[in-house]
Amino acid sequence: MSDTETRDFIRQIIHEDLESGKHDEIVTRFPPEPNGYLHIGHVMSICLNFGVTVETSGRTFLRFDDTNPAREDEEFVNAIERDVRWLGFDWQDRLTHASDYFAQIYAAAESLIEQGLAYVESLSAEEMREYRGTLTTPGKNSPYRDRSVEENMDLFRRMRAGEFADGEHVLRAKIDMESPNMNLRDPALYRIRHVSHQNTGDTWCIYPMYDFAHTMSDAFEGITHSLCTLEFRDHRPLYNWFLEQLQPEHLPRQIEFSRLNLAFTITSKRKLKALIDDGVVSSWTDPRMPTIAGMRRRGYPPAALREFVKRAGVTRKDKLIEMGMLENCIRESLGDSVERRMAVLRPLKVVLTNYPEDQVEQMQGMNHPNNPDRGTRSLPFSRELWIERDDFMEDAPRKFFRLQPGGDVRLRSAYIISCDEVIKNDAGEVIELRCSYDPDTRSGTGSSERKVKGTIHWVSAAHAIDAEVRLYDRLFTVVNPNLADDYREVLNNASLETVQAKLEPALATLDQDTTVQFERLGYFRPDSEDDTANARVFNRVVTLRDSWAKLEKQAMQGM
RNA sequence: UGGGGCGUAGCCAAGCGGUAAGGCAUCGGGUUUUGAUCCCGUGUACCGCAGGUUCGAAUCCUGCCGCCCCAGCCA
Repeated sequence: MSDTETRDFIRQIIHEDLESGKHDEIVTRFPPEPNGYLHIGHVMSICLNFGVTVETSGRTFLRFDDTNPAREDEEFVNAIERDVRWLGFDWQDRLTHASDYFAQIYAAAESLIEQGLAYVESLSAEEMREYRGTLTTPGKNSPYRDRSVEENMDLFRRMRAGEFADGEHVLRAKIDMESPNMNLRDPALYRIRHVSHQNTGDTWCIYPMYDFAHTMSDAFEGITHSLCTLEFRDHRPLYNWFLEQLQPEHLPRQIEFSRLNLAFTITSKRKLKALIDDGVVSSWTDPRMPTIAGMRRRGYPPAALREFVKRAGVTRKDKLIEMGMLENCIRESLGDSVERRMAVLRPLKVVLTNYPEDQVEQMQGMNHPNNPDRGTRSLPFSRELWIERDDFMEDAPRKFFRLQPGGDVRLRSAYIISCDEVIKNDAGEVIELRCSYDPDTRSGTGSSERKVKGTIHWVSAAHAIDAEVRLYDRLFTVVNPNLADDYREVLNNASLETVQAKLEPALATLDQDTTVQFERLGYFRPDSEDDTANARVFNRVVTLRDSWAKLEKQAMQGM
């Protein structure tokens, strides 16, 4: 951390606790429920929880909050572990589950009953809701609230023994049905679920609720700072109530921070799942998904994600961060590190009429323009080439400095060419350009002082390899799709465009886990699921910044 | 209409009583065989509003306004 950086409020608290001697070591936890894939919002929590302990030589637990066997699955725990590791964090031997503590949590529940602080409720769920009152009217006590300790204990043990059906009874904390804080209106502690659990099998048929299980798990693990999102602020009095009543050896402190929302995306597991179920995206790992797995497949580097959440900061204010912020982090992290290649996404044929029919020259392309030490690669050059359709305009505006009839342009790492003739089909579409090249302008020879304003990329037609390239755009058309009543109404139907591209030959053997920049286009990476050696499939990670596109857009708006 | 949280430039965000850091975006300019990168420069932010305390307030007090969260036997 440099001098100019300041600590967020949570890190301030943590450092105060270390300096005051309140704690010798910081212990945190990342507690996902294994009922879906991790997304960009979780990246924030992961980086915070693991970040503060790498910074202070503390410890962080990866703890699965598996208290609801009805909706949790092994597929998700594997995905979560992979995602956290990929992001760059290590829990070492601290992989735990709330279910590891079921016996202790159960004992804590009996202790509450003994103290007269919990009772077995026999009202139905609907009745409980009626007794609970509303936001503005107090609730009223259940007729079962004053059962004796003995009766409660007996009933609870029989709940555990499996004598009752799902929903017949529930264990509740006895706090205050008139509390303005709904969480304190005798919250449920245990419910009956005759469902087998992925870790504990059929050992239990009663499962603890989140508030109880989470607080006790924090205490058992010796968590010093239990960091969670703002919607749990109202749960804190309950969290502290458990700690006060049960007096565990370690007393964790809950601190809340605001969630991170990304513009034009959703971060709700339920809605993300709907996208999959409705066939809008292919899976949790679809490169358009804001899931960690999706972003990994798309080609976002983990360091970029870490930098992104660092820039977003940790506060208590609602955030809706611009896509540009994330994209910029990705470009920054890829720009210096990744090699350049050439690829033509929407090919237009160019024939160099003054270039010998069967000649092939090997041009040398710099692997990185800002770093000559990274060497060069051979780029075969011949009479027929592919260039980008967008790099040619028949009626070009004055500021367009690519190719146009009668105009010239530099072919990157090769020659300057001039456009002599435009060939069209019967429909009037441009299908080929007849150009001539200037032999004195070969790249790197310095034999010509000739300068042109534009440089475009190209690929030799005879040497190009074919590939599928997938171009991604945002999934939604509105800045905050979370607000839409029905997400289907705000879907971007053009979030995926697939093109058949022409690639320079060196790309045929690119490692599947290597990202490259296609010059002038953006960063690309082989798709980890669909790419094969014989049929290459690339994903566009992110485009390059494009001030020409910006000018064009402004011109359009001015019209 | 109950309780809780939050309001500093387009988006984030420092600031913790002494007279508004920084990042991203924007807009200029320079370098450039990627309209990329890189390098310079660029913001009168009525610090949500209104009062008050103070020599002095974004920072303290009071009132108001706006946004978000809470009525699962979900987490």
